[in-house]
Amino acid sequence: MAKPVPADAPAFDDLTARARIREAALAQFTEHGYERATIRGIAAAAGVSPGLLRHHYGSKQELREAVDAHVLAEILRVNEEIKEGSDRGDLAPSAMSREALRPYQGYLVRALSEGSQTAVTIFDNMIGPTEEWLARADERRTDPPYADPKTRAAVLTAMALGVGLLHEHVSRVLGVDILSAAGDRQIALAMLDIYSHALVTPELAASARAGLDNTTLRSAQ
Amino acid sequence: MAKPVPADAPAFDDLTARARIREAALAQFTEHGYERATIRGIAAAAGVSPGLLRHHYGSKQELREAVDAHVLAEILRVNEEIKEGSDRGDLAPSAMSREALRPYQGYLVRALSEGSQTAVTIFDNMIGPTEEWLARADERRTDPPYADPKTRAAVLTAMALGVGLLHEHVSRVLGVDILSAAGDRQIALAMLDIYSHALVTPELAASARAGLDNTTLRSAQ
DNA sequence: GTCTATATAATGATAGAC
DNA sequence: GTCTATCATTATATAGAC
Repeated sequence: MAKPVPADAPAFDDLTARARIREAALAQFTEHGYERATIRGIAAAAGVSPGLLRHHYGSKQELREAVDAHVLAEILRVNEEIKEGSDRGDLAPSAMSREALRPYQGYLVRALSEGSQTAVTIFDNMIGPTEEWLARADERRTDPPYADPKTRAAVLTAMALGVGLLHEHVSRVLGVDILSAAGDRQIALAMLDIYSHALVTPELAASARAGLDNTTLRSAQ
Repeated sequence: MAKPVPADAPAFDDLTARARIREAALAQFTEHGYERATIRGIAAAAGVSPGLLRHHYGSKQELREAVDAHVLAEILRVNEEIKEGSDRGDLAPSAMSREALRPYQGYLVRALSEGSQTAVTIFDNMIGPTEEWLARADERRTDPPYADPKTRAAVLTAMALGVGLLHEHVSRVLGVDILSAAGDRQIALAMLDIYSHALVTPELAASARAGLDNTTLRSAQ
């Protein structure tokens, strides 16, 4: 069985200065965003001088790329580990992955909204599995979809990630930090409920579709 | 019938300098984000001197608040206008609103991910209607929901907004700008399709829920 | 490997002329 | 109402000592 994921967290002090800088950068980028995080702040958090950052990573941008590469590698590693452990046709791996990657969710949220290369890779890698998922759902329906599979997969992926992106707002409304273990479970359940139920009747959907056509036509005049 | 929405776009040159600054700030904040947008850049885009921004708005932060207030007022005005025009029980107003507010979507995306007061207001205002929508859907189901209505409403709101937040990624994958009229229509159709179909069977949902419990329990050890 | 000190550039804020 | 010129701050990047 896959380990509960070390989350790459040996005692902070035991890391080399180079690794400490990377971890501090990860934390600072997550908390303040890339732009607002400062080299001085990262150095202070890592307990080293600003000059040492340059020595190890060259520039702020290169430091970001190093953090990006590390997070991406970690994600791929975890997913691989989980995939090996269980290969049933259900959603369990998805749930495990969700929990295992939770330590990185904050960074991923930043990466996605601030547009790093990691974000692009992550998003693109999610499209495939989502398309497969949709394909299985499509087998059970008889009516023709309103959009092709790739479009729906892209939208669905964005919708799923949107909850994390807006964690601040969702947490505020619900009164719990959804990046915490308990909060995330609550969110996962809600998403599962939403995914497993139609929220709009076919009739209403058809009506809305007609309204959409009207609106589009009118605005195109 | 509601007008196709002027989008507050009289010829840019005809605006007072004060209004031109506000419009330029709107554009610059949208394109670069609040932090990266500079007073000099906004002034240049508005065709005025940096000093004039201070004269009219005092500081960069106050300028942002002015833009926020303007966008929020515009949104409330448009929604009010649409609500008066049609009050059927279907999703048509939602579709109209979607199209009417498209010019501001880019700014809203920034506001939501960078956390302005406008974003908070917008998000919170969306929870109510979403809850009502969910309540109508709940009338048609017999099984108990996995989460309370407010949680599902918050998640659903975040999911809907997530598509706009990740417009860059979605557009890249689909090869069309989803902030354009045509792209947005494609997205709206896909969302409608998703909303009107269950993507997970009740059996699979139950199985996933069990897996979720396991994962949560294990990580809480 | 690690630090201190400094150079350089960009930005928001401000003062005062027209 | 609008502009030009300048100040003060802050950040990254860099050089060189230990």
